[in-house]
Amino acid sequence: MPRRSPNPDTPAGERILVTASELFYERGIRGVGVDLIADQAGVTKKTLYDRFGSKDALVAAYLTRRHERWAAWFREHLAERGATGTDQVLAALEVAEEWADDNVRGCAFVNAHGEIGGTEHPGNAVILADKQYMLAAFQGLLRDAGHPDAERLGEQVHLLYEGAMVAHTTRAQPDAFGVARAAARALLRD
Amino acid sequence: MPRRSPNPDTPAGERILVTASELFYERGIRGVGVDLIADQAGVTKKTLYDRFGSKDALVAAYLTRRHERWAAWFREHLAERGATGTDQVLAALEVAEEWADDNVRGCAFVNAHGEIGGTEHPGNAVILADKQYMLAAFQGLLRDAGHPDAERLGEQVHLLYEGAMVAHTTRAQPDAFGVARAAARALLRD
DNA sequence: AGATAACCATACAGGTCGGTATACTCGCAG
DNA sequence: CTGCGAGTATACCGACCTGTATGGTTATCT
Repeated sequence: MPRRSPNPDTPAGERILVTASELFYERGIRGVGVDLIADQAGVTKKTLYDRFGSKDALVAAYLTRRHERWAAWFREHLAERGATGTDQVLAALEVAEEWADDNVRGCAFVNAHGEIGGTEHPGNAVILADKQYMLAAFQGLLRDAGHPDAERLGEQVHLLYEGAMVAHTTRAQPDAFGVARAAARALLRD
Repeated sequence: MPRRSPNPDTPAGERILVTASELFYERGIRGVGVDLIADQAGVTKKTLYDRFGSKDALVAAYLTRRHERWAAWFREHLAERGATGTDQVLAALEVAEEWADDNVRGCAFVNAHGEIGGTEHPGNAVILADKQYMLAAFQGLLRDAGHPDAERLGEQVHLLYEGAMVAHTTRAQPDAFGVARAAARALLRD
Protein backbone atom coordinates (compact mmCIF):
# COMPACT_ATOMS: atom_id res chain seq x y z
CA MET A 1 0.00 0.00 0.00
CA PRO A 2 1.41 3.39 -0.90
CA ARG A 3 2.19 5.77 1.91
CA ARG A 4 -0.53 8.34 2.57
CA SER A 5 1.98 11.18 2.39
CA PRO A 6 5.43 9.94 1.38
CA ASN A 7 8.15 11.46 3.53
CA PRO A 8 11.41 11.81 1.56
CA ASP A 9 13.31 13.15 4.57
CA THR A 10 15.33 10.01 5.31
CA PRO A 11 18.92 9.00 4.48
CA ALA A 12 17.79 6.90 1.53
CA GLY A 13 15.41 9.62 0.38
CA GLU A 14 18.22 12.14 0.41
CA ARG A 15 20.50 9.81 -1.55
CA ILE A 16 17.76 9.30 -4.13
CA LEU A 17 17.20 13.03 -4.53
CA VAL A 18 20.90 13.82 -4.90
CA THR A 19 21.38 11.07 -7.46
CA ALA A 20 18.24 11.97 -9.39
CA SER A 21 19.25 15.63 -9.48
CA GLU A 22 22.57 14.84 -11.10
CA LEU A 23 21.04 12.49 -13.64
CA PHE A 24 18.05 14.68 -14.52
CA TYR A 25 20.24 17.71 -15.06
CA GLU A 26 22.85 15.87 -17.09
CA ARG A 27 20.59 13.72 -19.30
CA GLY A 28 17.18 15.35 -19.12
CA ILE A 29 14.06 14.16 -17.34
CA ARG A 30 12.77 11.70 -19.93
CA GLY A 31 16.32 10.56 -20.49
CA VAL A 32 16.52 8.99 -17.05
CA GLY A 33 14.48 6.05 -15.80
CA VAL A 34 13.58 5.32 -12.21
CA ASP A 35 15.45 2.00 -12.35
CA LEU A 36 18.69 3.81 -13.10
CA ILE A 37 18.13 6.32 -10.32
CA ALA A 38 17.43 3.57 -7.79
CA ASP A 39 20.48 1.55 -8.86
CA GLN A 40 22.79 4.57 -8.81
CA ALA A 41 21.51 5.59 -5.37
CA GLY A 42 22.02 2.07 -3.99
CA VAL A 43 18.35 1.72 -3.26
CA THR A 44 15.51 -0.50 -4.39
CA LYS A 45 12.76 0.86 -6.58
CA LYS A 46 10.28 0.19 -3.83
CA THR A 47 12.11 2.55 -1.50
CA LEU A 48 12.10 5.22 -4.19
CA TYR A 49 8.33 4.94 -4.55
CA ASP A 50 7.85 4.76 -0.76
CA ARG A 51 9.74 8.06 -0.41
CA PHE A 52 8.46 10.04 -3.39
CA GLY A 53 5.31 8.33 -4.62
CA SER A 54 5.91 8.90 -8.31
CA LYS A 55 8.52 9.99 -10.82
CA ASP A 56 6.66 13.27 -11.35
CA ALA A 57 6.89 14.05 -7.64
CA LEU A 58 10.60 13.20 -7.67
CA VAL A 59 11.08 15.57 -10.60
CA ALA A 60 9.29 18.35 -8.71
CA ALA A 61 11.52 17.69 -5.70
CA TYR A 62 14.58 17.85 -7.96
CA LEU A 63 13.53 21.25 -9.31
CA THR A 64 12.71 22.58 -5.86
CA ARG A 65 16.05 21.46 -4.46
CA ARG A 66 17.89 22.89 -7.44
CA HIS A 67 16.23 26.26 -7.00
CA GLU A 68 17.11 26.36 -3.31
CA ARG A 69 20.71 25.44 -4.04
CA TRP A 70 21.02 28.10 -6.72
CA ALA A 71 19.34 30.81 -4.66
CA ALA A 72 21.64 30.17 -1.70
CA TRP A 73 24.74 30.05 -3.90
CA PHE A 74 23.67 33.22 -5.67
CA ARG A 75 23.04 35.22 -2.50
CA GLU A 76 26.27 34.04 -0.93
CA HIS A 77 28.56 34.75 -3.85
CA LEU A 78 26.89 38.07 -4.58
CA ALA A 79 27.45 39.19 -1.01
CA GLU A 80 31.09 38.07 -1.18
CA ARG A 81 31.77 40.50 -4.00
CA GLY A 82 30.76 43.40 -1.79
CA ALA A 83 29.41 45.47 -4.66
CA THR A 84 27.26 48.47 -3.80
CA GLY A 85 24.58 50.51 -5.55
CA THR A 86 23.75 49.58 -9.13
CA ASP A 87 27.08 47.76 -9.41
CA GLN A 88 25.30 44.91 -7.65
CA VAL A 89 23.49 44.20 -10.89
CA LEU A 90 26.76 43.77 -12.74
CA ALA A 91 28.11 41.62 -9.92
CA ALA A 92 25.00 39.45 -10.15
CA LEU A 93 25.70 38.85 -13.83
CA GLU A 94 29.28 37.91 -12.96
CA VAL A 95 28.07 35.44 -10.38
CA ALA A 96 25.65 33.97 -12.90
CA GLU A 97 28.48 33.54 -15.37
CA GLU A 98 30.53 31.69 -12.81
CA TRP A 99 27.63 29.34 -12.17
CA ALA A 100 27.02 28.86 -15.89
CA ASP A 101 30.64 27.86 -16.43
CA ASP A 102 30.20 25.03 -13.94
CA ASN A 103 26.75 24.03 -15.19
CA VAL A 104 27.32 23.28 -18.83
CA ARG A 105 23.84 22.00 -19.53
CA GLY A 106 22.45 25.47 -18.87
CA CYS A 107 19.36 26.46 -16.96
CA ALA A 108 17.71 23.38 -15.48
CA PHE A 109 14.35 25.14 -15.43
CA VAL A 110 14.42 26.12 -19.07
CA ASN A 111 15.42 22.57 -19.95
CA ALA A 112 12.69 21.10 -17.77
CA HIS A 113 10.14 23.48 -19.25
CA GLY A 114 11.05 22.20 -22.70
CA GLU A 115 10.17 18.70 -21.58
CA ILE A 116 7.17 19.16 -19.29
CA GLY A 117 5.89 22.62 -20.27
CA GLY A 118 2.26 22.76 -21.33
CA THR A 119 1.35 19.70 -19.26
CA GLU A 120 -0.11 19.35 -15.79
CA HIS A 121 3.22 18.25 -14.36
CA PRO A 122 3.79 19.42 -10.75
CA GLY A 123 7.20 20.72 -11.74
CA ASN A 124 5.74 23.58 -13.75
CA ALA A 125 4.92 25.64 -10.69
CA VAL A 126 8.54 25.34 -9.53
CA ILE A 127 9.82 26.49 -12.90
CA LEU A 128 7.66 29.60 -12.87
CA ALA A 129 8.64 30.34 -9.27
CA ASP A 130 12.35 30.17 -10.13
CA LYS A 131 11.98 32.56 -13.03
CA GLN A 132 9.93 35.01 -10.99
CA TYR A 133 12.48 34.80 -8.20
CA MET A 134 15.26 35.96 -10.51
CA LEU A 135 13.15 38.77 -11.92
CA ALA A 136 12.37 39.92 -8.38
CA ALA A 137 16.03 39.60 -7.41
CA PHE A 138 17.17 42.06 -10.08
CA GLN A 139 14.34 44.44 -9.24
CA GLY A 140 15.22 44.18 -5.54
CA LEU A 141 18.87 45.03 -6.16
CA LEU A 142 17.89 48.09 -8.15
CA ARG A 143 15.33 49.16 -5.57
CA ASP A 144 17.93 48.87 -2.81
CA ALA A 145 20.30 50.93 -4.94
CA GLY A 146 17.65 53.63 -4.97
CA HIS A 147 17.08 53.46 -8.69
CA PRO A 148 13.98 55.49 -9.64
CA ASP A 149 12.70 52.90 -12.11
CA ALA A 150 13.77 49.64 -10.52
CA GLU A 151 10.74 47.63 -11.67
CA ARG A 152 11.10 48.43 -15.37
CA LEU A 153 14.87 48.21 -15.46
CA GLY A 154 14.77 44.98 -13.47
CA GLU A 155 12.59 43.44 -16.17
CA GLN A 156 15.05 44.49 -18.84
CA VAL A 157 18.10 43.18 -17.00
CA HIS A 158 16.24 39.94 -16.35
CA LEU A 159 15.86 39.48 -20.10
CA LEU A 160 19.60 40.03 -20.54
CA TYR A 161 20.24 37.43 -17.86
CA GLU A 162 17.98 34.81 -19.44
CA GLY A 163 19.29 35.59 -22.90
CA ALA A 164 22.89 35.31 -21.77
CA MET A 165 22.14 31.94 -20.21
CA VAL A 166 20.76 30.61 -23.49
CA ALA A 167 23.43 32.17 -25.71
CA HIS A 168 26.19 30.94 -23.42
CA THR A 169 24.88 27.39 -23.14
CA THR A 170 24.22 26.95 -26.85
CA ARG A 171 27.62 28.52 -27.57
CA ALA A 172 25.97 31.06 -29.87
CA GLN A 173 27.85 33.81 -28.01
CA PRO A 174 31.01 32.71 -26.18
CA ASP A 175 31.11 35.88 -24.10
CA ALA A 176 27.36 36.18 -23.60
CA PHE A 177 27.62 37.37 -20.00
CA GLY A 178 30.21 39.99 -20.90
CA VAL A 179 27.83 41.28 -23.54
CA ALA A 180 24.99 41.25 -21.02
CA ARG A 181 27.04 43.31 -18.57
CA ALA A 182 27.92 45.86 -21.27
CA ALA A 183 24.23 46.19 -22.16
CA ALA A 184 23.26 46.47 -18.49
CA ARG A 185 25.84 49.22 -18.00
CA ALA A 186 24.36 51.14 -20.92
CA LEU A 187 20.83 50.74 -19.58
CA LEU A 188 21.96 51.91 -16.13
CA ARG A 189 23.57 55.02 -17.64
CA ASP A 190 20.28 55.97 -19.21
CA MET B 1 18.39 -3.61 -46.61
CA PRO B 2 18.71 0.03 -45.61
CA ARG B 3 19.04 2.56 -48.38
CA ARG B 4 22.56 3.74 -49.04
CA SER B 5 21.50 7.37 -48.78
CA PRO B 6 17.88 7.69 -47.70
CA ASN B 7 16.01 10.20 -49.82
CA PRO B 8 13.19 11.82 -47.82
CA ASP B 9 12.00 13.89 -50.79
CA THR B 10 8.87 11.85 -51.56
CA PRO B 11 5.19 12.37 -50.74
CA ALA B 12 5.34 9.93 -47.85
CA GLY B 13 8.63 11.42 -46.67
CA GLU B 14 7.09 14.87 -46.65
CA ARG B 15 4.06 13.63 -44.71
CA ILE B 16 6.33 12.00 -42.15
CA LEU B 17 8.38 15.17 -41.69
CA VAL B 18 5.32 17.39 -41.30
CA THR B 19 3.74 15.02 -38.78
CA ALA B 20 6.98 14.53 -36.85
CA SER B 21 7.56 18.28 -36.71
CA GLU B 22 4.19 18.92 -35.09
CA LEU B 23 4.62 16.10 -32.58
CA PHE B 24 8.25 16.84 -31.68
CA TYR B 25 7.49 20.49 -31.08
CA GLU B 26 4.35 19.85 -29.08
CA ARG B 27 5.52 16.92 -26.92
CA GLY B 28 9.29 17.03 -27.09
CA ILE B 29 11.66 14.68 -28.89
CA ARG B 30 11.82 11.89 -26.35
CA GLY B 31 8.11 12.27 -25.79
CA VAL B 32 7.29 10.97 -29.26
CA GLY B 33 7.97 7.48 -30.58
CA VAL B 34 8.48 6.52 -34.21
CA ASP B 35 5.42 4.25 -34.08
CA LEU B 36 3.20 7.22 -33.29
CA ILE B 37 4.75 9.33 -36.03
CA ALA B 38 4.27 6.57 -38.61
CA ASP B 39 0.66 5.95 -37.56
CA GLN B 40 -0.21 9.64 -37.54
CA ALA B 41 1.37 10.13 -40.98
CA GLY B 42 -0.52 7.15 -42.41
CA VAL B 43 2.70 5.32 -43.17
CA THR B 44 4.39 2.12 -42.11
CA LYS B 45 7.42 2.20 -39.89
CA LYS B 46 9.43 0.61 -42.67
CA THR B 47 8.74 3.59 -44.93
CA LEU B 48 9.84 5.97 -42.19
CA TYR B 49 13.15 4.17 -41.85
CA ASP B 50 13.54 3.88 -45.64
CA ARG B 51 13.17 7.67 -45.93
CA PHE B 52 15.14 8.90 -42.93
CA GLY B 53 17.32 6.03 -41.75
CA SER B 54 16.99 6.73 -38.03
CA LYS B 55 15.04 8.73 -35.50
CA ASP B 56 18.05 10.95 -34.91
CA ALA B 57 18.19 11.83 -38.61
CA LEU B 58 14.46 12.57 -38.58
CA VAL B 59 14.99 14.87 -35.62
CA ALA B 60 17.76 16.70 -37.46
CA ALA B 61 15.46 17.06 -40.48
CA TYR B 62 12.74 18.42 -38.21
CA LEU B 63 15.07 21.07 -36.81
CA THR B 64 16.38 22.00 -40.26
CA ARG B 65 12.88 22.34 -41.66
CA ARG B 66 11.78 24.38 -38.67
CA HIS B 67 14.69 26.76 -39.06
CA GLU B 68 13.91 27.27 -42.76
CA ARG B 69 10.24 27.88 -42.01
CA TRP B 70 11.05 30.40 -39.31
CA ALA B 71 13.70 32.21 -41.36
CA ALA B 72 11.33 32.59 -44.33
CA TRP B 73 8.45 33.72 -42.11
CA PHE B 74 10.72 36.17 -40.32
CA ARG B 75 12.12 37.76 -43.48
CA GLU B 76 8.67 38.02 -45.04
CA HIS B 77 6.87 39.57 -42.11
CA LEU B 78 9.75 41.90 -41.36
CA ALA B 79 9.69 43.22 -44.93
CA GLU B 80 5.91 43.67 -44.74
CA ARG B 81 6.29 46.14 -41.91
CA GLY B 82 8.39 48.38 -44.10
CA ALA B 83 10.47 49.69 -41.21
CA THR B 84 13.66 51.56 -42.05
CA GLY B 85 16.93 52.30 -40.29
CA THR B 86 17.32 51.09 -36.75
CA ASP B 87 13.54 50.77 -36.45
CA GLN B 88 14.00 47.46 -38.24
CA VAL B 89 15.37 46.03 -35.00
CA LEU B 90 12.20 46.99 -33.14
CA ALA B 91 10.09 45.59 -35.98
CA ALA B 92 12.05 42.34 -35.78
CA LEU B 93 11.16 42.04 -32.10
CA GLU B 94 7.51 42.66 -32.97
CA VAL B 95 7.61 39.92 -35.58
CA ALA B 96 9.22 37.58 -33.08
CA GLU B 97 6.46 38.33 -30.60
CA GLU B 98 3.82 37.49 -33.19
CA TRP B 99 5.51 34.16 -33.84
CA ALA B 100 5.87 33.44 -30.13
CA ASP B 101 2.15 34.02 -29.59
CA ASP B 102 1.40 31.27 -32.11
CA ASN B 103 4.13 28.92 -30.87
CA VAL B 104 3.29 28.45 -27.24
CA ARG B 105 5.97 25.84 -26.57
CA GLY B 106 8.64 28.47 -27.19
CA CYS B 107 11.88 28.11 -29.10
CA ALA B 108 12.12 24.65 -30.60
CA PHE B 109 15.91 24.87 -30.64
CA VAL B 110 16.23 25.75 -26.98
CA ASN B 111 13.85 22.91 -26.14
CA ALA B 112 15.75 20.48 -28.35
CA HIS B 113 19.04 21.58 -26.84
CA GLY B 114 17.68 20.75 -23.41
CA GLU B 115 17.06 17.21 -24.58
CA ILE B 116 20.00 16.45 -26.87
CA GLY B 117 22.57 19.08 -25.85
CA GLY B 118 25.92 17.71 -24.78
CA THR B 119 25.54 14.58 -26.89
CA GLU B 120 26.72 13.70 -30.39
CA HIS B 121 23.24 14.07 -31.83
CA PRO B 122 23.22 15.40 -35.42
CA GLY B 123 20.61 17.97 -34.42
CA ASN B 124 23.12 19.95 -32.36
CA ALA B 125 24.72 21.52 -35.41
CA VAL B 126 21.30 22.74 -36.57
CA ILE B 127 20.60 24.28 -33.17
CA LEU B 128 23.86 26.23 -33.18
CA ALA B 129 23.26 27.34 -36.77
CA ASP B 130 19.80 28.69 -35.91
CA LYS B 131 21.12 30.71 -32.98
CA GLN B 132 23.99 32.12 -34.99
CA TYR B 133 21.58 32.99 -37.79
CA MET B 134 19.51 35.16 -35.47
CA LEU B 135 22.59 36.86 -34.05
CA ALA B 136 23.78 37.62 -37.58
CA ALA B 137 20.29 38.84 -38.53
CA PHE B 138 20.27 41.51 -35.84
CA GLN B 139 23.82 42.53 -36.68
CA GLY B 140 22.90 42.69 -40.37
CA LEU B 141 19.93 44.95 -39.74
CA LEU B 142 22.06 47.34 -37.72
CA ARG B 143 24.84 47.29 -40.32
CA ASP B 144 22.34 48.11 -43.06
CA ALA B 145 21.02 50.93 -40.93
CA GLY B 146 24.55 52.32 -40.88
CA HIS B 147 24.99 51.90 -37.15
CA PRO B 148 28.64 52.47 -36.20
CA ASP B 149 28.75 49.59 -33.73
CA ALA B 150 26.45 47.04 -35.36
CA GLU B 151 28.40 43.96 -34.22
CA ARG B 152 28.40 44.81 -30.51
CA LEU B 153 24.86 46.14 -30.43
CA GLY B 154 23.64 43.16 -32.44
CA GLU B 155 25.00 40.86 -29.77
CA GLN B 156 23.17 42.79 -27.08
CA VAL B 157 19.85 42.85 -28.92
CA HIS B 158 20.23 39.15 -29.59
CA LEU B 159 20.38 38.54 -25.85
CA LEU B 160 17.19 40.57 -25.40
CA TYR B 161 15.55 38.46 -28.10
CA GLU B 162 16.54 35.14 -26.54
CA GLY B 163 15.67 36.36 -23.06
CA ALA B 164 12.26 37.59 -24.19
CA MET B 165 11.57 34.22 -25.80
CA VAL B 166 12.30 32.42 -22.51
CA ALA B 167 10.48 34.92 -20.28
CA HIS B 168 7.46 34.93 -22.58
CA THR B 169 7.20 31.17 -22.88
CA THR B 170 7.63 30.46 -19.19
CA ARG B 171 5.15 33.28 -18.45
CA ALA B 172 7.69 34.90 -16.13
CA GLN B 173 7.13 38.20 -17.97
CA PRO B 174 3.80 38.48 -19.79
CA ASP B 175 4.99 41.45 -21.85
CA ALA B 176 8.54 40.20 -22.36
CA PHE B 177 8.80 41.42 -25.95
CA GLY B 178 7.49 44.86 -25.03
CA VAL B 179 10.19 45.05 -22.37
CA ALA B 180 12.78 43.87 -24.90
CA ARG B 181 11.75 46.61 -27.33
CA ALA B 182 11.98 49.27 -24.62
CA ALA B 183 15.47 48.07 -23.73
CA ALA B 184 16.48 47.97 -27.40
CA ARG B 185 15.24 51.53 -27.86
CA ALA B 186 17.37 52.65 -24.93
CA LEU B 187 20.44 50.87 -26.28
CA LEU B 188 19.89 52.43 -29.71
CA ARG B 189 19.67 55.91 -28.19
CA ASP B 190 23.04 55.41 -26.59
C1' DA C 1 10.34 -6.67 -70.92
C1' DG C 2 12.85 -5.64 -67.05
C1' DA C 3 14.55 -2.93 -63.50
C1' DT C 4 13.87 0.15 -59.82
C1' DA C 5 11.74 3.30 -56.49
C1' DA C 6 8.14 3.93 -53.44
C1' DC C 7 5.09 2.31 -51.01
C1' DC C 8 1.86 -1.38 -48.30
C1' DA C 9 1.05 -5.02 -44.18
C1' DT C 10 2.58 -7.88 -40.53
C1' DA C 11 5.60 -9.65 -37.35
C1' DC C 12 9.35 -9.74 -34.29
C1' DA C 13 13.67 -8.75 -31.67
C1' DG C 14 15.64 -7.06 -27.39
C1' DG C 15 15.24 -3.67 -24.30
C1' DT C 16 13.34 0.02 -21.23
C1' DC C 17 9.41 2.52 -19.30
C1' DG C 18 6.68 3.73 -14.81
C1' DG C 19 4.67 1.30 -11.29
C1' DT C 20 3.08 -2.69 -8.25
C1' DA C 21 3.30 -7.11 -5.38
C1' DT C 22 5.21 -10.19 -2.08
C1' DA C 23 7.92 -11.33 1.56
C1' DC C 24 11.63 -10.44 4.48
C1' DT C 25 15.05 -7.89 8.11
C1' DC C 26 16.38 -4.47 11.34
C1' DG C 27 16.16 -0.89 15.00
C1' DC C 28 13.54 1.60 18.00
C1' DA C 29 9.74 3.53 20.89
C1' DG C 30 5.35 2.47 23.42
C1' DC D 1 7.04 -7.60 23.53
C1' DT D 2 4.88 -5.65 20.24
C1' DG D 3 4.07 -2.66 16.52
C1' DC D 4 5.84 0.27 13.07
C1' DG D 5 8.83 2.81 9.98
C1' DA D 6 12.68 2.22 6.99
C1' DG D 7 14.86 -0.53 4.46
C1' DT D 8 16.26 -5.00 1.68
C1' DA D 9 15.52 -8.44 -2.48
C1' DT D 10 13.12 -10.31 -6.35
C1' DA D 11 9.70 -10.73 -9.46
C1' DC D 12 6.23 -9.19 -12.29
C1' DC D 13 2.88 -6.15 -15.21
C1' DG D 14 1.46 -4.06 -19.66
C1' DA D 15 2.97 -0.67 -22.41
C1' DC D 16 6.27 1.42 -25.09
C1' DC D 17 11.04 1.98 -27.25
C1' DT D 18 14.21 1.92 -31.70
C1' DG D 19 15.09 -0.86 -35.29
C1' DT D 20 14.86 -5.02 -38.56
C1' DA D 21 12.87 -8.81 -41.39
C1' DT D 22 9.88 -10.77 -44.83
C1' DG D 23 7.07 -10.40 -48.56
C1' DG D 24 3.93 -8.22 -51.72
C1' DT D 25 1.95 -4.18 -54.81
C1' DT D 26 2.04 -0.40 -57.94
C1' DA D 27 3.86 3.10 -61.04
C1' DT D 28 7.46 4.90 -63.76
C1' DC D 29 11.51 4.91 -66.68
C1' DT D 30 14.49 2.95 -69.83
